[in-house]
Amino acid sequence: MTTTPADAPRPTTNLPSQYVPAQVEGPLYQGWVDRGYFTADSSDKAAGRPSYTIVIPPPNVTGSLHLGHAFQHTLMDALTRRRRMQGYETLWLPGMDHAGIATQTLVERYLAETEGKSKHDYSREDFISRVWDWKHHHGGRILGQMRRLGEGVDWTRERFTMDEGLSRAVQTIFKRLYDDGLIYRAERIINWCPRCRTALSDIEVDHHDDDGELVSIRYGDGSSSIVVATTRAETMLGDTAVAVHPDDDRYRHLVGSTVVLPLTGRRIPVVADEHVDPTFGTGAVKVTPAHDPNDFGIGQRHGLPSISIMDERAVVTAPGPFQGLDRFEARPAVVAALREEGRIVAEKRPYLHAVGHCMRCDTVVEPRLSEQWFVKVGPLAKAAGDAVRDGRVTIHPASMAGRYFEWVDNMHDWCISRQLWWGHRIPVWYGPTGETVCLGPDDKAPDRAPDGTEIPGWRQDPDVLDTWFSSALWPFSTLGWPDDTADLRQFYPTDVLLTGYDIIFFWVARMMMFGLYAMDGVEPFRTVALTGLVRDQHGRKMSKSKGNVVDPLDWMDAYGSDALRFTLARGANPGTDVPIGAEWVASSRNFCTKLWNAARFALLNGATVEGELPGRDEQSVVDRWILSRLAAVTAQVDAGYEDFQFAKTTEALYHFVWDELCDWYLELAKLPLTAGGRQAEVTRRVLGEVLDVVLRLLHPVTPFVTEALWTELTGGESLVVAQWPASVVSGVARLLPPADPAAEAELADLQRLVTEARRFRADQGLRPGKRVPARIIGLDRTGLAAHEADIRFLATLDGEGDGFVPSAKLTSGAIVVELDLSGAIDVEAERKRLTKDLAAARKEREQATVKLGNADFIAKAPDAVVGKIRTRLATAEADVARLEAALSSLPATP
RNA sequence: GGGCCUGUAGCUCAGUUGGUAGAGCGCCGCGCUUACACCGCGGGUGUCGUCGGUUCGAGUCCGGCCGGGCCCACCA
Repeated sequence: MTTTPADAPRPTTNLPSQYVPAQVEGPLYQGWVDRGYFTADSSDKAAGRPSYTIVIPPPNVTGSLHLGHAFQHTLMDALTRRRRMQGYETLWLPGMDHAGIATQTLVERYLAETEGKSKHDYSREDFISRVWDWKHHHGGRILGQMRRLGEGVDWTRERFTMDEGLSRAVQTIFKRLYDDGLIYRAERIINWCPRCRTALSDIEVDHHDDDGELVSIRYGDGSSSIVVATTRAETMLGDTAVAVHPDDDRYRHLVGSTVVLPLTGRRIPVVADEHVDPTFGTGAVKVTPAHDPNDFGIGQRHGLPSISIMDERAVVTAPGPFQGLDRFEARPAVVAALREEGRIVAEKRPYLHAVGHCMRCDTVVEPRLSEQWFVKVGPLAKAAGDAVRDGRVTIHPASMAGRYFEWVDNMHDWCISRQLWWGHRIPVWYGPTGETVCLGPDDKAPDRAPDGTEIPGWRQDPDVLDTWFSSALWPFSTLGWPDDTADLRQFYPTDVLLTGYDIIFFWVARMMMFGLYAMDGVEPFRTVALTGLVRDQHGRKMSKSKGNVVDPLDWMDAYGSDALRFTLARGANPGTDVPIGAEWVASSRNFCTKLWNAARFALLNGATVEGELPGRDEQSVVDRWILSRLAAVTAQVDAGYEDFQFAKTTEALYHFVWDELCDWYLELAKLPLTAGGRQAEVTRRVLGEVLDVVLRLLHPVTPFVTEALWTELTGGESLVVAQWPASVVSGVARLLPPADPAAEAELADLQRLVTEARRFRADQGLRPGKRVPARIIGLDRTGLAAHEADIRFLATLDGEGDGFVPSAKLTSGAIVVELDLSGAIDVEAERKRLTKDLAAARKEREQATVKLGNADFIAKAPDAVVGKIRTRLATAEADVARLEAALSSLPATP
């Protein structure tokens, strides 16, 4: 049908008839950046405005965008875009992490491939400059991909954890902690990765069950012999004791004596220690203080020596036949030698037990005794816990707080030194006569005299800091700390820290500790919004080995960035993992197309935002209905954002656009638009209003397509800086009319009737396009008197015309529709339909009757509930009577 | 060894304070009714893991069991 009235100027639109994401998205992003929309203002001009800050969890400089980034970035973008539209001075700060081990490993491999050299062919300085070279040429691929996704970050404030400013922050806090006695150096058992050749912190070790062996070995001879069990036979070379439980009568006589350690001939004492579990194995345990954290503890308590038997590559250094063997070669060799001597009492293989692996490279971690730097976490962790306990920081969803406390309240001291070159070097110098000096960022190195001559004997600690040490400063180091900057004043503390629950310990807790410490107790963020992990369409973790890893760029190519973003937001239930598959992204693309076509329809019909919205007296019920629904959705979306309910807000918009706006309002609008005159004018204005608002609401999640449509519709500059709509009073907001329950009820009746008519038609096998003569009875007894034309249009019903012979009828509420099917009614189909409806009505009647027959129910249930059941019973009884009558009036069939 | 989460339609998930079970995708039928076939209209899909308890009433609260998943942990 033609929907352009003759009396209207012919509307035009520049929108192509087909929505092609690439054409829409390509041109927009750079314009937003160039116009400075994402650039935050911390000058006096912005001083009075509320600010809103999110710092991006800095991705590794080596990384490229994966779905997890796309997911979190979409949500952060949506949050900041909404706040920007609400008039906040918004800062979303981007940057990258230098990622010590990951980057160094990658560049080492790169240099090996391109130059055939290893790290050791370079001086430390040269190597580091090679890493910077690599960064300039190959690093930060993710930044371009973030643009592609449409992320409204402030590129003028991009930071890198190895920048000069952030390095100053690192050195400043290190010295402060050192001076406060919260950083110390000590010889401890730490987790050591023999491949990365560096110490690791506890959380950089993944434990999982591996197949191993449990070997029982007899130490000593005769009455003084004692059997110990071990999964690591090779470490016996470093044993310095055997331990038993103090109350264990079996070994009481041996405590204080010594036994001969096989293969070495050394005599080692038998000690009693509470740590030993007398019920495990033989109740006696070999003690290797240099290679096991428990044994180290026993060694400390009993003053035992620690004998290291391996080097940094985990190759045996203990003199003798095993020297030079890798630990995994040494193990069977040692067992074989013991067997040779008849020392093996029992062997259990395979023996499943937990083994620590390097997070980065999966190498089995070797507990190793060495001097390392530690953060004394006690007071820091306490403060970090209290900030959440006191409610100064909210963890969302609340169920995740347990994880946080579990960690923060049981934290071990943090090993922060790494034996790497790429990273922030520990600012401690050792002097010729044993001095130790910690330098602040402005202190001069002690190996130079003021006149520049070298002072011999000084050397700087060779280690660098754990990458997470600098990440922990991110919320304030990026804003200029330790200097008192305008950015820091305007944007700290940040508002939301949005990240995955898998990173609570690595990052969130540590930012809390350092933020509270450095910023005089002011928390680094007000809310921690935790997301789940992105998984494949069957809920499995994505991994290279499973082959189910998806490159988000592929989906952006195929379906558009908006579709990917929409899908991710739609799956974002707080703290819950998100399954995602290509079909779902395709479905989101379909939604964007739908939106596109709805806007095209509106524009082709002259939808406008010019002038005042016509008053309620001029609006039709249909107009009032859609505006009422619009207000409801706006409220829902607005509230959802406050609670990080992205899935709910996105879902609500999806249904509003598709099921209400497109399926009903646009269809119903065709009549007044065709009619022309004032009716058409009102409709065009309402249509423009609805689209305008819905595009604003969708913009944070699907910025591209909404921008293209909105600028076309309104001629406005950009949706990025347009005002956010709200149906509730919330300061800077565009207000919508209140709910209109009368209009909503009327439309609900209309929809019920139309749907019933369509169902009848479908059951009767009528082609959807076939116009059927019909008589509608009882409209004036309902609120639908004014909707006859609407009903006929939507249900494809013709007027009665001449010679109308009703051959079938259907009922919806008080309304009866008689149809002239030219006698060609499909009786069986109709019988089937009525039978089904009758069964449903009888079941309904039965259920209601039972309930109402229950005296307790009548007595104890609220009146409202009882009333509802009574109504239900009445309706069911009427339906049963009507359907029984209808069925019996059907002609019998052979 | 502790602690947490979870079991709802074929698949992936929503289900606010207990008051007739929902969505997307998939599936079935009919349609090119000029915004949209990346579409329209209609349809069905479930003993809400299981057993018991509280309640007038339980997917929703409590307990046991079974099945998944996760986190933490120095059991050799």
